[in-house]
Order: sequence, then C-alpha cells, then structure tokens
Amino acid sequence: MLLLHLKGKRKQLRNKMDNINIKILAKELNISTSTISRAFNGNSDINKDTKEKILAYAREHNFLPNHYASNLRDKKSRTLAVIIPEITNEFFSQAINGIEEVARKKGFYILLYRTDDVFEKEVSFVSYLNNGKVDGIIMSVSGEANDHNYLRKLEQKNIPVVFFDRVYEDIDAAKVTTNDYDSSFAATEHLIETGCKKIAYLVVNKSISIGKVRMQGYVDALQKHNISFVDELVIDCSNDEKENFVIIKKVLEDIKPDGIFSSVERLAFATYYVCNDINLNIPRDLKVISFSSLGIAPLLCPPLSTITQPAYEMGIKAATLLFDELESKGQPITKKVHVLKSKLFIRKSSSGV
Amino acid sequence: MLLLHLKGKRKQLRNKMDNINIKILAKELNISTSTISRAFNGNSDINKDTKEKILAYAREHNFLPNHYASNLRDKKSRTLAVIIPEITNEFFSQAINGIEEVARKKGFYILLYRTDDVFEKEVSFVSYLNNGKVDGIIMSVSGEANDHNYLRKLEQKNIPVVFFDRVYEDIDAAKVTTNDYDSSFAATEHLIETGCKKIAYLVVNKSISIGKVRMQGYVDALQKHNISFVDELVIDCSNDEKENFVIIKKVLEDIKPDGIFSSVERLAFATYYVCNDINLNIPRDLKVISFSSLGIAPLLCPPLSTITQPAYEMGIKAATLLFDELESKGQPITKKVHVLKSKLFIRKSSSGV
DNA sequence: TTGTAGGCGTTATCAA
DNA sequence: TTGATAACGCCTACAA
Repeated sequence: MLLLHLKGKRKQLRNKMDNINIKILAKELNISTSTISRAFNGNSDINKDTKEKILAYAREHNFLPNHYASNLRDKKSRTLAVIIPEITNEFFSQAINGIEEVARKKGFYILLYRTDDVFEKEVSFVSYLNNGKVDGIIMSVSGEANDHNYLRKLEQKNIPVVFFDRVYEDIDAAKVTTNDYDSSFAATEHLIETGCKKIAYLVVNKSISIGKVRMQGYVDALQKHNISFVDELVIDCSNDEKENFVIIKKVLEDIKPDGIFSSVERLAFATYYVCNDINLNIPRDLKVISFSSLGIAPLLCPPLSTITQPAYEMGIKAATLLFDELESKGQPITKKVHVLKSKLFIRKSSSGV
Repeated sequence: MLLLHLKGKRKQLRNKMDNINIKILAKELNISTSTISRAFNGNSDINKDTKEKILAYAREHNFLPNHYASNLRDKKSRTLAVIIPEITNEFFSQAINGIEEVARKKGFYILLYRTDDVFEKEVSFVSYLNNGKVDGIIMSVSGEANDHNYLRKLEQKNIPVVFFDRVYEDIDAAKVTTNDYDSSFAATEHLIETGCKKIAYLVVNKSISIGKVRMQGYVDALQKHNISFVDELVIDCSNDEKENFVIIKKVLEDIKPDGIFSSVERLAFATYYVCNDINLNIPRDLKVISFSSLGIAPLLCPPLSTITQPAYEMGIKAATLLFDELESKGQPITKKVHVLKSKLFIRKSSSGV
C-alpha cells in the first residue's frame, strides 16, 4: 500500500529523467490527451490558440510524440528500408541520394542495409523486416537462382517492394532498370570498331539478371560482327579484390584479350591495377570500357570509358514508385518495369592510341 | 450490438490479410501469450519443446513480434542513427561500412541521414530523433559556430551521441578523430620539401573544427620553414562543383600557387579538372596533396598523394563507443576523444616531376 | 514451467 | 471544439 502510494506520488512529480509524454503534458496543461494529440496532427479540428499553446509548451519541454507508440496505433512506421550490395560504389551511393531526397520530402526515415552481395544476408535482413519495422522496401538484389519465398512473405504483410538495377524477374514488383542490353551491345560494338578482336567480359555473378542481360548484349554484338563467342573470355570474378587481381592478371597474361568489357566498375579498376603491374598500356595494348557511375572517371589514367547509369534518377524513380504503392492504400497498381537510359562516355581507355 | 457481434466474429477468423499477432498465435496454439513471448526472448525460462513448437508454428505462419509494440514496451528501438554530410565520398561510405559491421553484430538497425553539409538539415533531423526513434546517434557534423542546444536536448532523453571526424568541441560526447594536425603538418612540410614556395590551402568550411585543425597544421608547417602565411592562399570553397571549379581556376590563374593542400578530396578533384582545362601539369607546375580515402587514388592521372584516414576503423570505433554507452545503462562513462592515425601516401601528384 | 493482467504512449471514435 | 475511452501488440511482475 505504501509502495503503491509512493509509486503514485512518483508519477505526479516529474524531473528531467522522466520521459515526458502526452499524459503528463495533459496534466500540466489541464487539457485532455486527445487535444494534445490533435495539436500534433494537422488533420483534426482544434482551436488555433489551444494548438499554439500546446505546441509552445511542448517545444519548451522538449516533447515530441513517441514514434513507436504512434506506429503501434497507426500501423505505419514512416520508415523505408534500402537494401543494396555495397555502399562504397558511386552507383549505389548516388541512388541512395535519390531515394533519400524523395523520402525526406515525404517525411520518411531510411533504414540502410548492405548485403556485400551475400544472398544469405539479404534473406536474413528482409525476414527481419517482416514485423512492421518498415512500410516498404527498395532493393537491389544479390542472388538469383534461389528461393525467393522470403520476399513473397512480404506481400502477405502488405509491404511493397521496389527493385532497382538488380532485380528478380520472378517477383511481381515495380522495377527500375536501365537499358542494359542496348548499352552492352553498344559498348561491345564500340570496342570492336576500335579494332578489338578478342574481348573479355568481366562479371561478378553471371546468374544475376543484370549479369545475364549485360552479357547478352555483349554476345549479340560479337555475333553481329562475326566474332565467335568464346566461353573462356567470360571471366567470373569474386567479391574479393585480391582474388580479382589474381584472376584478371592470369587472364591478361594467358588469354591476352585486346579488349575488356567490365560489367562492374571495380573490375575495371582491378584491370587498371593489373595493367600497371604487368606493364600493359591502356589503350594501346588493351582497351577498356566499364559500367560505372564514378564521377571522376575522366581523371583516371587513362580516362575510363564508361556506361553511366542515371543512378540518382533511378533512386528518385524507385522511391517515387514505392510511395505510389504506399499511397494507393491497397488498390492494386500496375507494377511495371521502368527503364531509364544509360549514357555511353567514350574516353581514352577505349579509343585513340 | 450487431456490429459488435460482427466485429467479434471477425476477430475469431483469420485470413491472410489479418495481421497475425501474439494473441492469435496464443489462441491457435492453446498457449498463453506470455509463453509465446518467452519463446522469442532468449532470457526467460521456458520448456524447450514448447519453445520449439511455438517457433516452428510462428515460422510457418510468418509471424515475428511487432517491432513497434516491443519498442513501446521496452523503450528500446535497437536502432541507431547515422548522420553524415555526404554519402558519395569514400571516407563516409567506408565509415558507414564500419558502423554497419558493428551494428549488425549487435542486431541493430541503422537509420541513415545525409545533411549535404547544411546545418539546418542536421538540426531538423536530430530534433526529429528526439522521440525514441533511435537509441543512439553517430554523427559527423556540419556546422560549428552555432547553437547546439538541439544536441543537448538529446541528453535529457538519454540518447547518447558519438561524433566522428567532424566534431563539436563544446558538446560532451565521445569523439573519434584522426591526428589531423600532425597529418596536415606533415603534408604541408612534404610539399615544402619538394620545392613548393606558395602553397594554397583548400577548405570547404573554415569554421568547422576540422577545417581549423587541419589549417593549423598547414600554418605551423609554413612557419617552421620560414614561409610567411598569406591569407589569400586560404581558399574557401563551396559545396557546389561548378562554383568550386570557377574559384579554383581563378586562384590557379591569378595567384599561381605551386602547391595545393586540399582538406577535402573533392577539391583536389576540382583542381585536377582545372589543371586539365588550363593546361597545368601536375606535378610539374603544381603539386597536389589531399585528404582522401579514395581507394583508386593510385589510378588517377597523376596518382594523387593522399592523407588517408582509417575510415572503416573510425566507423567501427565510433559504433563500439556508442554501444559502450548504451550498455553502460546510465552509468556515466568517460567520454574521451579517441584519435586514430591517418597515413600519408606520397604519390606522383606531389613528388618527382 | 506456464498463465493472468496491466500498462508502455498514442490516436480514433464517440459523446458531450 | 474538447474530453473519455478503448484499442494497437507486446512483455514482465506476479501468481499459480
């Protein structure tokens, strides 16, 4: 009884340690909790003076409605997850910028997760999100020929997903990609036109849709120019820099291609390092072109020819599509694939000797 | 009455649309909600078989405890905020990698926010976090001579903050920095030793602590070598690439320095672009060294000399310090400044002609 | 080892 | 325009 009394007493007082909340505010202002709540939610009718008084007092006392309580009530988290293979890659960091831009305007928070291209991490993270933590997910994927049930479970919970760049064909979701086939075709054709006869294709994960599509452009361009496709010129690399260095070095020394078409920028970098190491001159001995969104590609030695995807715009688009779904309130909306255009920048690494 | 009845009826049934929760699970398994809860929380005693049965059933039915309900109960969000000026900068993206690494191990989520070096955005975001949204904050700041009350308010709510790289001196929080003064001194001295007499210092925001410290190293190195400090050689740049190009071009054409010490990598890039534009040869006409964590600095034309901060390790350290605080359960812990060491990489941009 | 019950802080509904 | 109240889904004393 005494304890109860004390406990009660405690509640009346308030010191800096206590977490302020709507109830305390209500008591101190002699206003009901509902009115306080209304002051913070634009919609409801509330007397202007009352509202101002409340907001002023709240500001003074450093009060903001508890995010988790609101979420629990509303079943809305105003948070979205961004899942990407890597952050240290301008394509992705620019995409994040675009996503953030849109999210910020909508007053949404962004939860970031990096998979390191490890499929299991992707599965594990997505599965964790299946508890209301986020309202939606934007992702660029890391596995292909796998079971995608962990994603289908999101549907059950009405958590929309938007893919960008690296997508799963078998999942029904909005997708933002670039014209990878065309770009690859054009890039390969460009290498052929500058005289390359033996073009190697560097890829990290052949089985990912993006690896496949990009490779098809390469294959078809070869065919158009009557260059036969050779399997050993498709170089499957890893996620480890050192390993890649070794792999590529071996290729350049043994197979001696005269052109490199890299589907990922870091493999082009690795190629540069190897060339420095074994004294191959780019572009004289080897021409190089790569998918890359690196801003300073023109400053490389030699300037790197790139297929540059509109990373920032893709982020914007992906986020916009996600909000379209979120705001459609369950109305089924058509989930299309949106294809933006990459640009080909021919620089010294693949042209004049 | 009818309505109530129907509503009750609804609750009994469950279809895929309904959000599953602990109560429904309890009913379906004929077990109490507390036991279910225990199955998901390692700590409490619970029969092994019961636990397994529950977890299996939960998995099958795609159930995970609602994050927001748990948070509300526990007043813990298992989420931390990372606030940085930019993402498209390897220093920061590597730091995020480090932070993520630690957070992942602890089972924490990461909320990312980019300030674009705009102080108001920082204030606004931090203020939003003052509602239990996150358990702690890791940040690299964007303003200096300003009112930092928005940060002090976090203390009242017991939300710990850890600064890294760019810190506020006047806020009592754990800090992770590098030996900026020494590095700057060494870099400047290096330029002097390679023959530079007129070294410009490029900075984005002089008033930020980091700009000040780095500049002091520059100033003192000049002094040591009896080179008088000239105010017009301190070049205050902006956040806009085009503006910076113009500013730096003017400096190179009018003031004609023979060395550039850049406190931020993108100003070094801008310098490279200007040199290409006005046909200045690096390092013959101008030597350049810059703070930068760019992995491919050796691939630039010419390879860029850098002061490279241990970005990844700084992220690890910052996150570790934050968790130390979170796990100290309110026990005051000493909030020190932890200084890691940068490395000087002398490359062609600042050496042999 | 399991169950009961109250409350975390908010907001929507309904009534006043 | 405002107030009372019942959830939202979970977890933890406490009781059994």
